[in-house]
Amino acid sequence: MPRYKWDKTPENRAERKKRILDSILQEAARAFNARGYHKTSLDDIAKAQNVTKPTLYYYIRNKEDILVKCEDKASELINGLLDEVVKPEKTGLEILKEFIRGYIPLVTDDVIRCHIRFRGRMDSPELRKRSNNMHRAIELRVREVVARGVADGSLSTCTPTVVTLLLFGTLNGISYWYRDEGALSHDDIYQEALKMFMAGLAQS
Amino acid sequence: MPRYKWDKTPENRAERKKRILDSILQEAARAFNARGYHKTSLDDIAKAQNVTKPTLYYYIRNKEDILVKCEDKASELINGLLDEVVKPEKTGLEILKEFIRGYIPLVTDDVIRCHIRFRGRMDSPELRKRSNNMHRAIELRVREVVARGVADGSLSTCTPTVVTLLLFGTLNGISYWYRDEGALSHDDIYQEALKMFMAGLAQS
DNA sequence: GCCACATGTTACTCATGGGTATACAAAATA
DNA sequence: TATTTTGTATACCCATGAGTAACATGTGGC
Repeated sequence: MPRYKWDKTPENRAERKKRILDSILQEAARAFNARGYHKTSLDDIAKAQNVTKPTLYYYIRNKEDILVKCEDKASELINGLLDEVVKPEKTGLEILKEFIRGYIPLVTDDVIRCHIRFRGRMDSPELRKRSNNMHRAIELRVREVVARGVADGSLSTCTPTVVTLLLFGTLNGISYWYRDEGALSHDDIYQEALKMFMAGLAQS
Repeated sequence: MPRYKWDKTPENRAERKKRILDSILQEAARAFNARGYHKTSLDDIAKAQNVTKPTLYYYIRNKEDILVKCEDKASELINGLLDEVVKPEKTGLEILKEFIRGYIPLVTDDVIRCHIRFRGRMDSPELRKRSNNMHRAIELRVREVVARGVADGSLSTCTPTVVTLLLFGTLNGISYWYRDEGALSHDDIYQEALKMFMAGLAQS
């Protein structure tokens, strides 16, 4: 993997820059998740890319900007999933099930883990607000799905606001204990979560 | 509220020291939750107590020690709840319901919030391990409750390990969005969570 | 081959904040 | 009232790490 010698690959400079930025985000997110934001220095991040700290500033504005860029990517992915699963012809229940299935692989991705753990934690008040708004927008879309399910009768009566908050708690919580090397597959977790959410734990 | 003039109150020195330590933990936990551990300086914490930084070192070993002491208190409270609700004559379902009802008020307490958010995040590897062990012990006790419920037929068949992890995700998640000034009472949340967990969302 | 620009590096600055040495005041004790 | 113990403050040290200035070199176009 040659750094800086991009030879005759058909990749142009913009693409190369984007690829390196992406690599920085990925590695930085992994480090933030493992050691924490403040305990990860820019020197650490630079070292992981085999460059020096000032070079990072060619790709990012500052340390906080890494968080922001991760956030953007996370928002894009989650909203993309919602775009995929929300269809007019489907019931709320159907949509919710598909959302959950799609969301579980997402929460085990480093960049999204980073979003889950550090959203709304930026220093700058504007960025904090931006981050919170982004998340609120996502939450609102899911809340609408739940509300639709209640309206169309596929879900039992409940308070969509609270249910959505609880649901995100459960799903985002997965990101804290899931391990790639672990015995549980995404589908194992999906099955168990689905049974719990949809059928309930109590023996009827 | 005289500091250092403890007058003729019947409180002895040890009690006073404990009371001040408690106040430090409470305020520090609140600050950590609001602004983050690293963005809260010892000067901030000292100021909240109307003392100067060195004075803190009379009550704590160092900054990390605050986290450790919060952890201890959290562990004590949660294990205390478990001691209360786990009784040989009750079914797994009954115990689980009572645990959930008792746990919700706990997760909205600053010290426990602090435990939820910062457990396993200490710098020192020994303290990190200690923290993780404490949490694992709690999780294990709840897992046993779930397993008992499955065994006694009060809960439907499931994987207790996964269900317990998901359950803690949901309940701990509450600590991130619950607001004292909000419209939702602990009981509102409990009712909604219980319906979701026990009966499921899907209309049957 | 030379120029313009894209990437990188070395060598700094500088604020922040955890932690300490030391002196000092208030309370308990004798 | 003298002395010891408990509790608090002043004034410092110093490591860390974000961010910058200035300089160096590779790359593609002319």
